[in-house]
Amino acid sequence: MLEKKEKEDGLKIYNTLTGRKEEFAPVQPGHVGMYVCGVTVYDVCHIGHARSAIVFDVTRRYLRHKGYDVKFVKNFTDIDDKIINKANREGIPWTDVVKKYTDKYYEDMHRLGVEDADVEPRATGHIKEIIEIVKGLVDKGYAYVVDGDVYFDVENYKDYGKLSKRNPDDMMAGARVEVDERKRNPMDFALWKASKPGEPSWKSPWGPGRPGWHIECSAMSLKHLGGRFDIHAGGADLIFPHHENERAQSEAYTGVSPFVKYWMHNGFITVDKEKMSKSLGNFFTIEEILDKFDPGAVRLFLLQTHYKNPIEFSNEPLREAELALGRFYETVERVHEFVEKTPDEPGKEPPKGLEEAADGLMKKFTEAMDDDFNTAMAIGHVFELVKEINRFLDSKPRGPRAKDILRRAEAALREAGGILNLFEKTPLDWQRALLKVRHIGIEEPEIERLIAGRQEARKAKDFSRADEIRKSLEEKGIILEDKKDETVWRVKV
RNA sequence: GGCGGCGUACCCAAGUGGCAAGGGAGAGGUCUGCAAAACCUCCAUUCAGCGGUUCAAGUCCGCUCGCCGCCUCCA
Repeated sequence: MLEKKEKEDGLKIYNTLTGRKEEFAPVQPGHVGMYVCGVTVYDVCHIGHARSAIVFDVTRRYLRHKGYDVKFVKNFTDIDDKIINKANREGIPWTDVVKKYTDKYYEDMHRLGVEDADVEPRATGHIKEIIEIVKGLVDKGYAYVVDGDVYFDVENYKDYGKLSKRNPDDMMAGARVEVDERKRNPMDFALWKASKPGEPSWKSPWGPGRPGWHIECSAMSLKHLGGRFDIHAGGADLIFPHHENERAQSEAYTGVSPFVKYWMHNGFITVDKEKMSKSLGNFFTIEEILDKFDPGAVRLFLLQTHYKNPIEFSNEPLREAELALGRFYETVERVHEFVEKTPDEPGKEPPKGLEEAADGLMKKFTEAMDDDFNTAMAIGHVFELVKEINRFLDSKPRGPRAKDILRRAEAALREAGGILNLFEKTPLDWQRALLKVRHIGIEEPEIERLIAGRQEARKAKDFSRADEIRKSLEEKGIILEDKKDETVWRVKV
């Protein structure tokens, strides 16, 4: 019993490989090795990429919060057909394509609050390791060479199809791809591709060429995390063929099985119920979304649904997320006001309820997150506490004890928010952010000036003048709220 | 054709055996020079449909209907 307690910490992860939620137990106690498939840098990122990045950013932060020493690896695919094609089309070196979209990736992700990985390896930086593995696979009889190409022989790897839950025979029957005559089996895939003249290439025992798509991840995960590590993650569309193939290569090469303990895959973003994708052209880029919405709202929108479920994309729920965030900051502002303005003299005993809710938040939050990173439920708990805080403030509490409880409540909100990398702004900064993102053509000092003018008018009981100022601001999307001794501005949502 | 997933209020969305979280919209109310905003309260005896297991089912099992994904590059 005691032993069990030490081993398990309550975290459960849905494992694509087994199709079940499993108790999380890392390969090495206290440490977590996590590999996330990043992007191929041939174009700008869309909201689907953002989802994957944000979901696993939170996974990482939560594991860290639980006290694990997390080594987080996220790769860039910086050589493949799409990159070469793009370079040809634009008449620029392929390395320029890589540079351009890698920079853009960082810009987008930083804006979304996605933390950089501990290691961010690139395929082209691991050619030596890749060749090493391909050579090993050929030597062991798992791969064969044809005209400078090297293929993985799926027939020799008995576990093929286990991750994506399909058997090779069925796949052959339904294969829609034109079969390459030189392959022994239609499912065989390239480990190394011979390059055509003019294409980027590296020297290899099989002639000049470049790595196949899947092999880079095998090489990089092996190098940076070892032959057996904890979590491998990516979008659900990577399950087949990418992760299936990667698994086959890695395990065939090292002989270690399973090389990954937990496979995690996030669901898609859909538009009109259809998967958002480059080929359908129904995608929204991160840049265009951030031009209209605050990054926090985007994060909240994405985390309000469990990571495995699909999310239907549209402006409406994003707007709702923004509204919800505003409500959060509004409450924080009320707390600050109360803490600043309430005298320290002893007051009546504050009502129960909030104290319990405040001190209990992290337990509930943790329980939700322990259940396969259920951010949707965890966020629900956060908003329950927000509601409780408001109820408490409405009861007109007094005294240092009430202040203390509110401080603890805010601290709990901040702690939960820190794990999600949400709710981190001050209420004023939130308004300033909205001012920008809504493209309201008026600067803060100007608003303050108008407010001051209106205060004058109010003092002089010139209410029609005061109302006029308010109205003119409202037309621009700024709402004025009269409080006891001041007037504050808000962006209309 | 093979494999997998989903269907919870007007909308979005948690909930995987024990009285249906949360957000938006809507309705009442508090506050206020008037407002607005904010806040509070209310808002699913019911979980696509039909059967079954159980003391107990949205939750497990079976079938039906509807939607989606993967099997080709894809987060």
